[in-house]
Amino acid sequence: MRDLAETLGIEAASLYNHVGSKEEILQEICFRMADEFFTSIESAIQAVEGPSERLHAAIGAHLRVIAANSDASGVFLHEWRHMREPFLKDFRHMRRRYEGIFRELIEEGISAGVFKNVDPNIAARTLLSATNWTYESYRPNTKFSSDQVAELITTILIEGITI
Amino acid sequence: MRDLAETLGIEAASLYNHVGSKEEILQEICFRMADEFFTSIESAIQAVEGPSERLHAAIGAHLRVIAANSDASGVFLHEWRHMREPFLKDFRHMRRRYEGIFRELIEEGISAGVFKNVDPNIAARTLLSATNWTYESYRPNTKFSSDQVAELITTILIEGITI
DNA sequence: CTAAAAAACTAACGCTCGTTAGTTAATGGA
DNA sequence: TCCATTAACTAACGAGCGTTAGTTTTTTAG
Repeated sequence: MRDLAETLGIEAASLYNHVGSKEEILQEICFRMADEFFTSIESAIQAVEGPSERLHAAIGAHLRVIAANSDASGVFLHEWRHMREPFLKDFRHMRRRYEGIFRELIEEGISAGVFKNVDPNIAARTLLSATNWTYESYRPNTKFSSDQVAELITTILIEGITI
Repeated sequence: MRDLAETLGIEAASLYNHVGSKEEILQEICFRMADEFFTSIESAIQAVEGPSERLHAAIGAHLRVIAANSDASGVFLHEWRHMREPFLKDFRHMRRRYEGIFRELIEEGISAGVFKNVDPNIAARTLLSATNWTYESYRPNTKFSSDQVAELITTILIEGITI
């Protein structure tokens, strides 16, 4: 809190005119990012047709949210563990719902005969996990824009790297 | 340190007969796991021939190390940030070398015409990141053994999910 | 312009943490 | 058996943390 106050050019105690507690900040970041992910992905999915295209759009949307909020994404991905109950339970539940969106996209693809008969749960977690390195490694990248990186990752995940 | 001592059935101060400092434990875990990853992957790679088979073996070996040391893997993957310099720099350097192994495997596959012309750096990071969810989610799994999960993930990453 | 509300300040509390000092008990080789 | 080493113990230090109380300054509204 003292670091945060210093960054704001304020005394630490003054923070408490704006915020109830340190943990409240954590909750705010985690659940705000969750909203961000959900709204972004839902609008991306309903914008296109076909399982492959929709999964492509979903991964792209997910990556775009991370790229636009890399610091908050780090909190969302790692620091959520330090929330107290019942927020911890709520967060876990929310995350299962989010993973569920990807799982269903994969299941649709399997049913449609477009995707292999992979385990949808494992595949969903693998896809999501594969995107999570981007928040820490792509602050300043000159070789590719974050949109290009998103496209490269998405292609690897959906089509594999084998010719 | 007090929690750790309690787990050991010991007073916190007694820990210091066995360990120099808290950070020393962190270093020990991080660099021991690094050794584990390197030795495991190197022996896995030289055991088979062909780019695709070798990448397959590498990912499998990586996943096996995580499965066999899930708690330590959590530290290796997340808590290394809290090390002091110069260990932090050493760790980052080591991790780049480790990623380099995967990058080279991918480059070999591209040269051999087996893999698509993906960016080797991005692909390597994506592959490794894709495996990182396993340390937290597969404590008690009944549906698949950790070897089966490893096989499923590896197949998804190398061949993609598209038919 | 003035009163109220918001937001800054100073000071400090209470707690936890990693760690040290000094001491006592257990262990193991000569 | 004796002594040196090892490893446990008790007690406490000093620093850092999130936070609160009380006060003063700044902003806003009528």
